[in-house]
Amino acid sequence: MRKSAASRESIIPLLAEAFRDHGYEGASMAVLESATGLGRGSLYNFFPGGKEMMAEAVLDDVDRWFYERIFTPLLAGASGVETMFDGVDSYFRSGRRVCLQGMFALGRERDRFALTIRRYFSDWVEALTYALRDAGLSEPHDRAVRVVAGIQGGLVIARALDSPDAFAVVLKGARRDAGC
Amino acid sequence: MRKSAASRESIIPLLAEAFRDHGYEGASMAVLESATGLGRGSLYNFFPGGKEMMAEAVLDDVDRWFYERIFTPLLAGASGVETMFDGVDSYFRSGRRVCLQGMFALGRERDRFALTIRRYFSDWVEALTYALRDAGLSEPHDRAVRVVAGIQGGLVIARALDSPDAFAVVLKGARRDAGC
DNA sequence: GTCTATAAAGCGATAGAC
DNA sequence: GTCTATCGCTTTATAGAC
Repeated sequence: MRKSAASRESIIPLLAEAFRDHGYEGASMAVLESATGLGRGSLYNFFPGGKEMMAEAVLDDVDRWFYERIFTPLLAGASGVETMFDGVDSYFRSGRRVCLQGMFALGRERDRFALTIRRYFSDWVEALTYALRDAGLSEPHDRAVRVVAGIQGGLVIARALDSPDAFAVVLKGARRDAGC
Repeated sequence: MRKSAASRESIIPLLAEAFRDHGYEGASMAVLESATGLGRGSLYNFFPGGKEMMAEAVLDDVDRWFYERIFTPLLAGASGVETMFDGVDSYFRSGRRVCLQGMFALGRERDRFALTIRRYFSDWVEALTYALRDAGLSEPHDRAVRVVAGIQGGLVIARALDSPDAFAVVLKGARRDAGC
């Protein structure tokens, strides 16, 4: 029986999980095939640019999610801060899921995806800065940088120690720093 | 002219820089050869276990450095906290140098080097907890987790934004959290 | 101890049938 | 749109000369 046509949209989350689980280099075409259930030809049909184009699409998709669910609420004002923390805790599965942009930033992939990675973090810091200023907190920019860095570091240490508790501790501290 | 014999010890820092610059997978044998100036045979002579053994030796070397310069002062008491921040800022070149353990923790290498990575971070948190308790601060363990995570996240965001300033901001906040 | 040559496997990308 | 076969290249590891 012929396989029914998959949509480009529907496979992007599957590619994302594959990249998260194996890293950019570790996610070989064979891995991406089995993660999506598609053959090589199908993948290249959706993404003529190959693996790099798939990763770019995945990063864009994550970026879009954060824009809608995190950045936009932040740009609406102080109330977005709580929304952000809840959204982040949920998105990163309380520290069990890594941040692709953070992972790529530390590795060789930083050069290849520099603009996308940079935009993700600068948009985040900028939106959070706005919300913290709206909340009347002092030094909103520095606070925003600390909070975003804390979240990223929380993911690193939670994975290193294999302890989601560490992420919870960091997130609690970041909430306090952000006036929650 | 025959090349003079290199010591295993002397090439470990060169291997470390290569892994930092290219990541574990990106640091191919060809890269490691040119980073050390040695041929393949010499590298396998020093490290019969190949690339994995080289990375393990590098991680151990970093661990040893932190033990002497960071953890031991922390275990001597509250005064070690300042020593730690100065040492960390210097070691990570104010955010321009990545943490190998942190990089590996986010990637696929976490599984392969799980014990080494875990020990590095748990020793760090433990030693810092001791020093913060000695300084009379409340919730020393949670503070220690936040500080170490902040440092790691600062490295992520500094690289992502290509801005060592971000690392400085995070480090300043962590110092305050640690009572400096 | 150092080197080069090479083996064996895996990689991303492509071609072409259906 | 989907698949498989295959190309060309790179990878790690090994063998063997010096």
